[in-house]
Amino acid sequence: MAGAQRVKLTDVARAAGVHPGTASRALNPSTVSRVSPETARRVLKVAQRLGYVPNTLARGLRTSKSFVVAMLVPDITNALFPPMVRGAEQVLSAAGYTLVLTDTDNDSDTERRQVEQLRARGTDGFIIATARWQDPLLEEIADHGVPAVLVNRNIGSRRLPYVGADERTGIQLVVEHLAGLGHRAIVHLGGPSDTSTGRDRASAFRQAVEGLGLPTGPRLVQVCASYTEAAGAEATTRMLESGQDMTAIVCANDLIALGALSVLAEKGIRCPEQMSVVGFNNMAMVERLTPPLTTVRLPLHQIGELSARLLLAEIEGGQQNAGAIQSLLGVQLAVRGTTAPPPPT
Amino acid sequence: MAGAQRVKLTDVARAAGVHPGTASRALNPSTVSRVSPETARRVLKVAQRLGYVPNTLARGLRTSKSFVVAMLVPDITNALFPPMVRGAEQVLSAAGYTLVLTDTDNDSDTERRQVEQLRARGTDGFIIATARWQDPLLEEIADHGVPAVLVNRNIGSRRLPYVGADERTGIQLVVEHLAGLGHRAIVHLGGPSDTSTGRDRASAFRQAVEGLGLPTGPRLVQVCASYTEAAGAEATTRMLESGQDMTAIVCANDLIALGALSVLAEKGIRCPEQMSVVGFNNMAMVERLTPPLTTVRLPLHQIGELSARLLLAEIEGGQQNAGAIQSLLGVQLAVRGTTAPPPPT
DNA sequence: CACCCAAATGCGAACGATTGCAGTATCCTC
DNA sequence: GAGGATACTGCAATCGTTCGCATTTGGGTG
Repeated sequence: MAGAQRVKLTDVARAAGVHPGTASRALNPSTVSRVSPETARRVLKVAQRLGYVPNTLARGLRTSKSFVVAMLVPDITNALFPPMVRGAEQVLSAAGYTLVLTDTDNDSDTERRQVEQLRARGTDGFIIATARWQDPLLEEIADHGVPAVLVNRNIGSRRLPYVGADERTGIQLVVEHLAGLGHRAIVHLGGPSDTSTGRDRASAFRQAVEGLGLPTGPRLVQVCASYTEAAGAEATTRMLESGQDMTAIVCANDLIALGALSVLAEKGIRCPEQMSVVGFNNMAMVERLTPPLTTVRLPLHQIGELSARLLLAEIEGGQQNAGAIQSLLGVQLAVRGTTAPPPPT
Repeated sequence: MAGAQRVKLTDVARAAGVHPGTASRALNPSTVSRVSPETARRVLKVAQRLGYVPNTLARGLRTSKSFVVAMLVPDITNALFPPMVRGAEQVLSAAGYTLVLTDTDNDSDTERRQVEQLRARGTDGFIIATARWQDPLLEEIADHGVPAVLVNRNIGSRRLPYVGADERTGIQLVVEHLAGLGHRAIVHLGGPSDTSTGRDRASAFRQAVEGLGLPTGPRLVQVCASYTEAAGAEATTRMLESGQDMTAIVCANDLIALGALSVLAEKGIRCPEQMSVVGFNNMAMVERLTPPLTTVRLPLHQIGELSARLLLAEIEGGQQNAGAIQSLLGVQLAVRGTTAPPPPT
C-alpha cells in the first residue's frame, strides 16, 4: 500500500490543538478569513511540519469537484496532438488541475466507455479532439450540461464551445499562393466528410478556387477515407486516373500529402517541377523532407492552452455553454520546397 | 454541475427492495457469491435499468484504491513517448484503469509537485519515463513502497522495476554494421550523462569498439548536453574541431543525429559518401529523410504495454518491488541511407 | 422435535474531508 | 455595567461506497 499511513486532517488538528473543522478552514484559502490569523498561522505551520497533503478523493466526494480534466484524442501517436496536449496541460496544472489523457483509438465505443468511466470519477470537464460531424455522445454531453470544449474538430450543431484554427483562411492562403505561382488547375484531396476539418477545408477550397476565377468542375475534389498516408495515396491514384487536369494538389493534411508524394514518386512525376503539393498542419519533421513540404502552420500549442482556459472558465464560472463560443486562431502559410510554378505547356 | 443528479447505490437498492449493502455485494463480481443468485439477478437488472454507475471517488475513499495510474514523461512532444503512452494506455484501460498523463517539462520541481498531487489523489501506481541517474524523488518512491515501474530510463540504484530496450545490443549491432562496411574510425556522440541511456550507450559503444579491435582513444566520445538537435550539432562541431580521425558517427539518438547531419551539410561534408551517421530510436519520419536515416528501432509500444502489465501485477499482487525486475526488449537495426563504406583513403 | 449450521441479508460504522449551524468568548457602546 | 454585535471555533451531518458483524431464515440431522 502506498505510503505507510499518510497524515490526515485530524492529525494536524490534534497537533495544533484545534477542531478538524477549524483546521480545514485554516488550510483553505477561501475560508481562512473565517479563522483568527494566529490560529491560521499555527495550523499552517503544523501542517507543513507534518507534511500534510489533503486527500483529494475525500474532498472531491464532499464538494463534488475532482480537479480532474480529461482530454480525448483519437491517437496520441499522431504528431498533431501532443502539442495541444502539452498546451492544455500547462494551463491546467498551473491552475491545480490534473489532466487525464484518453486515447480513444478512433473508436466511438471505446470513447463512450471511457467517458462513462471518467464521469463516474467526477471529472470536472472534457477537452475533446475526437468530434465527428454528428456525434450522439457529444449531444448527450451538451444535454447534460457537462463542461466541455471541442478542439481541432467541431460538431455540426455548434452546441459546444470550439477552439480551432482558421482553416478557411489557411486554405485560401494556399490557393492564392499557388495561383500566384501561375497554377490554374488546382485540385484538392479532402479529409473524411464526417469530420468538420474535412468539410471545412473542402468547402473553403471550392470557394477559394471560384473566388479567384479558376476553372472548376465536379472532379476537383477527391475525398480520403481517413487522415492517413494510405488513404492519401489511394485518393491520389483515383485522382490521377480520373483524367482530371491538374498541376497542383492541395491536401487536407500532411499525412495525405505524404501519401500523394509517394504515389507521385512511384509514377515518376517529379515534385515540384511537374506537380506542386501542399499539406496542412505542419507536422513535425515535414520541413526536413526532400523537398521540404509546403504546408500551413497551425498554432497547436495555443489551441491547447486556450481550450483549457475556456474550460476552466466554464467549470469555475459555472456559466452554461449557452454562448458556445467558437474561436478560430490564426494560421500561417509555410512556403517550402514542394511548390513551384507549373510546368510550361 | 455535471449530470443533474446521478442515480446512486441507495436508489438501486430501494428500487430492488434490498439494503444498500446487499446491492453493493450483488454488483461486485468478487462478492456476488455472498448473495443469492436470484437477488443478484434482480439487483443487476434494476441497476441496468436505472443506468447506475458507481461513484469511483466514494469507492476509492473507502477502499483506498483509485484505479488511476499516472505516467510521467519529460515532453510528450518528443516522438519517442507517444507510442509508449499508447501501449500503456491500452493495457490499463482494458483492465479498468485510467491513465493520467503528466508532462514534467523536464523539470524536477514540476515533477515533484505533480507526484505530490497525484499521490494525494490516491494514484495506484506510476509509470516513470523521466528518471535521472540519481533521483531523490525516485528513491523516496522506492522507500515508501509506492508501486512504480521505470521505462526508457533507469536509475543507478536499480531499486525499481525497469522496462527498456536492449540498448547495448543495439549499439553493438550498429558498430558491427559499420565495421562490416569497412569503417575503422568510428566515434560516438553520447547522450547526457545523467541519464541511464546516455551512460549505457556510451559504455556499450566503447566496449563494442574495443571488442572489434578498432582504434580507441580519449576523444572517441563527445557527450551532448541534452537529447536535442541543438546539442547534437554543438557536439558535432566540437568533435570535428578536435581533429579526431573519423569516418562514421554513432549518435545516442535520432535528434542528435539530425543535429550532426545539419552540421555536416553546412560544412559540405557529404553523407553517406564521406561520413556515415547512425541514429537511435527510429523516430517517426526519419525513414523519409534524404537520405533516410540508418537507426535502431525500439519496440516502444511493447515497452509501454509491458510496463503497464508489470505495474498492474505489482498493484494487484501487492508484492513489493523487492525483486525489482529489469527487463530488456529486443531491438532491430534499420539499415537505411546514411551509412555506406568509408571513402577510399 | 430440538438443535445446529450455513446461507442470505440487514445494520451501521468507517473512509477523510467540507460546511451550516450553534455556541462561546471578546469587545464596543451607551 | 448591561446589552448586543462580532469574531472564532466546535459540533455533527454529509458525500456514496464498502465491509465486519449481527440477525434472520431455511433446511438438514440425530
